[in-house]
Amino acid sequence: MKKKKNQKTITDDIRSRIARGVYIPGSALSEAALAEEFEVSRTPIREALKQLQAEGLVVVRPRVGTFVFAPTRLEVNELFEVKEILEGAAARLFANRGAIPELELLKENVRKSEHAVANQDLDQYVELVHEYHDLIMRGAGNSKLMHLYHTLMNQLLHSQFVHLTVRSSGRAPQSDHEHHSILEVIEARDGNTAERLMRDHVRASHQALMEVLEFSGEGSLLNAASSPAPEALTDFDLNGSENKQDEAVK
Amino acid sequence: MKKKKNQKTITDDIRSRIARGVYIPGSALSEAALAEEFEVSRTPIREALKQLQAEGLVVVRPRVGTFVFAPTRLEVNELFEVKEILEGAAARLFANRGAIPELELLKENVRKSEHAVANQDLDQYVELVHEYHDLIMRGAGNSKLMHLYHTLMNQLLHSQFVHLTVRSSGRAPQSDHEHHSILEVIEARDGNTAERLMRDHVRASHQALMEVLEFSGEGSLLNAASSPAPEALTDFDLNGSENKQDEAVK
DNA sequence: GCCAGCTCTGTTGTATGCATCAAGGATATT
DNA sequence: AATATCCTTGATGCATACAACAGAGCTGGC
Repeated sequence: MKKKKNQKTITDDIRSRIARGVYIPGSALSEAALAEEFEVSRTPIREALKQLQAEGLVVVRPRVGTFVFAPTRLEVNELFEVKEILEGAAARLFANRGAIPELELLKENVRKSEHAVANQDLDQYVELVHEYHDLIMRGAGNSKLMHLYHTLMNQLLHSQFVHLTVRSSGRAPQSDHEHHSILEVIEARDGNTAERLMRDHVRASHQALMEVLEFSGEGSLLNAASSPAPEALTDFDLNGSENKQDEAVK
Repeated sequence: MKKKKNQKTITDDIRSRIARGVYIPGSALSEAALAEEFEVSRTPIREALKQLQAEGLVVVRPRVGTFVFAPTRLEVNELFEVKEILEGAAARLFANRGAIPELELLKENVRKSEHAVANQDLDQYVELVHEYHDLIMRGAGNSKLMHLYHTLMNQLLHSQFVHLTVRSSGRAPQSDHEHHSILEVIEARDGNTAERLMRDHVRASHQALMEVLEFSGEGSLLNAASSPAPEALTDFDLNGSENKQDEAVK
């Protein structure tokens, strides 16, 4: 029972820490420091960081350093737009599949959520929200879609957003109600309505988050308080990594 | 058509070779061989492979080797389902944006396509098909969406599929007609119809590909379909034992 | 003949040392 | 004092050596 953490890969471990906010967006991830922290040499650390770069969780500035990805406001909006697309599609696919095991799990989840909201148990509600959206994706029955979704949520630091929104806005009951409605139309196998409601739901949660951010000030959550200018580095290397994909050579 | 090897990164170079079919799906990518090929040590090769693993283009079996990703039939279906979702959404977004520069480019593209089809210039048509779908994604105005799309198309080896379908089925005129229809509804800013038509179009092309594959037999598409590059760099052991990819899928 | 266990080979996984470059401060010049 | 230049410092980038393991083939016992 010493360290089960070392059973998993270093990549997963770092990814988890970014998702949980242990490593703050915009902050530098020194290879040497990580190497010491994980008690390995720099080599496996570098490989892990390269993987995370490909996933969009960190940005590498050559010869300078690696930094936790800090999305600009524009990027957050783009990510939510994609989230809306993917989850809407998943809800439709789910509904069209009819009675599958995930449907029972979803019912169970909604039951628990009602309870948690009634009891003001926000921590559990946050947990259940994640499970809900996870079940929707799983119920779509498309592993590639699910994988894309998870990658995206990591980029969004979605966990922290949900936490913040649930805590700072009174939207929990409304959100729960929407979950309930979506479940109903999925049960009724109405794919069109399921997609529409899910898209509305995602847009509403996006809206709620934005209002919370307005209130609490822009950078307080996402960006490192001090440290190097976050804007500079996000602007810089995002373009660089995006353009590499383009085959604009012609 | 030109090869500036050392200007771009090793990762991009390997990715390009996988996409063009120089490295054949299911075959092993030996670190030592790649290191010699690129005239560097194994270290940067390993980092590149880890990035490509995160993108889903190669599969790493620990302590065994790295292999070019070879999707199963089920995975191809899943990927096309996601393609339908993403491109459908992009068409909708494009239509809702109205008059943007991409619209003119799209018109130009369709004009050229008609010409190419009329002249039976299939090579150019293949090129224009790529440009068309690229323009649709670009016109959606969401860089994250576009990035996901490109990653997905790489996993699908989409270039080779398009090449195969255009050459082996008589679908070019029909496909061109569908492109034309989609353009019309985008011009009319009818997002709903644009999404529907685009999804139909993707499904039809998927269907066409599947029929071609039925004909030509399962494995032949990926190995023999596309023109191998002038350089015979594929001197790996890709002979009788391609059943490794069954495990590589996991 | 057949299977268990061993060895052997080729591969990947990791550590370490050195080269290389970006960033910031010290210094000298105007 | 302001600015340009050089230099120091610390980080990443790469090469190399070695360790550890998977898999195939061989050997020997039954």
